[in-house]
Amino acid sequence: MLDAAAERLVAQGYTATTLREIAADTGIKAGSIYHHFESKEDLFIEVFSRGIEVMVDAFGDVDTAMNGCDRESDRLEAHVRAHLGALFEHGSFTAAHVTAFFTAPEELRSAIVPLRDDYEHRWNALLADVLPELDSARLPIARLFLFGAMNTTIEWFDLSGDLSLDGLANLITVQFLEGVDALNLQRSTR
Amino acid sequence: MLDAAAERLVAQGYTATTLREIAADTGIKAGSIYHHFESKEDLFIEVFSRGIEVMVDAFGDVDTAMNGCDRESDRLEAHVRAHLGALFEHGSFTAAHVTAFFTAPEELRSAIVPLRDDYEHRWNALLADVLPELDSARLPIARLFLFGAMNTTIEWFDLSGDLSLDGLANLITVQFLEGVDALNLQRSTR
DNA sequence: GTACCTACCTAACGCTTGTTAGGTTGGCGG
DNA sequence: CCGCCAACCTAACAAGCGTTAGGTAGGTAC
Repeated sequence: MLDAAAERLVAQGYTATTLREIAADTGIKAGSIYHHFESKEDLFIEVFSRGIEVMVDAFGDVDTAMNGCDRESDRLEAHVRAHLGALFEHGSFTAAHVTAFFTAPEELRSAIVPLRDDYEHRWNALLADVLPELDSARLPIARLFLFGAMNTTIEWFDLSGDLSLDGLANLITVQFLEGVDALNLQRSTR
Repeated sequence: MLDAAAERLVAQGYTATTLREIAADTGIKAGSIYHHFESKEDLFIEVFSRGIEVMVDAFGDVDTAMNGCDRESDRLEAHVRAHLGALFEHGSFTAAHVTAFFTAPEELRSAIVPLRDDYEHRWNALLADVLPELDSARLPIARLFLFGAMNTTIEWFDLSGDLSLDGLANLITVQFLEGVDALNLQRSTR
């Protein structure tokens, strides 16, 4: 049922998604939703929370898996891959943050923002590690650029296309680190 | 009245924006809107069209102003500046494309998509000029990266902050061309 | 001065929304 | 076998939505 809610949320936005739709997708009636959630807002808080959870878990997994990694750029690429994985391979929970977060009412958003801040903070720490030579004042901006590149992929990337998620992660990482000219030099991405 | 509609659209999304709100902002009553537009959809088609218009005009102005420019990176930066200008300095029409386009009903979107495609095509042509050495298959992806960086700025950039639009355009351009390492080397951005 | 048009208002329509009160069902614990 | 509780349904509610029919005020044309 949360899955159905997340999918509708991504496709239609908060206001346009009705409880009757979600109920129909789940195979129950609208009123029954209130046995599990206090309100529409409450339901979608859970959806957005799960979206963060997926991201944070993926981030943490890479952190431990890449513990003894010496090439910093590989570590970064693995995290980019994890973020893209959260976006495309774990339902629509994370995707909802990109497409529908700002369609949700203000009260809901302010309940989720702390969770988002926490995730962004992990990325700041990672980038400070990977890019020690970068002026720390520029670090949040660098992160925002990287987030922009990663998150807008949901508007155009096709999982069943020629480019794999691994390839996409590699492209984004190298473009981020070395600029657009380096795109040509990268290993064949498939 | 189109201004009010665009502003609400950016802040609340399509469905959550009501004709009664727009009417109140404009100083008239909801029913009177139908003297100027055939429907809610019709009104917002005009809003989105104007958003493209602003972008295309800004793009064209730079194209003519930068006619005899020899440094290709300066030409690119000027276009980035123009796009950011459309986003931040000409009302909410262009911003609506970033935050609210996917909250609009499918029929409306398909009426606007051709205009969007036209604008994207201009950017492809520009990038092919600026980056002749780039594999042409990678060109649309490079454009999407650049668009991602430019468009997500509406989620965090503050016109009244320390960073100017000129400075932001410079940061985005150099980061796009040379990678994140080059951010440090850029001229002081104020 | 009459006709007309633009720009608005009023009042309602049919419909959908989130939400709720009260009732039904089936399975599990004792 | 009885009681209980979670999981669901039914049916309605008030509020809000886009939309429309019909009316009104003021300016312009002739």
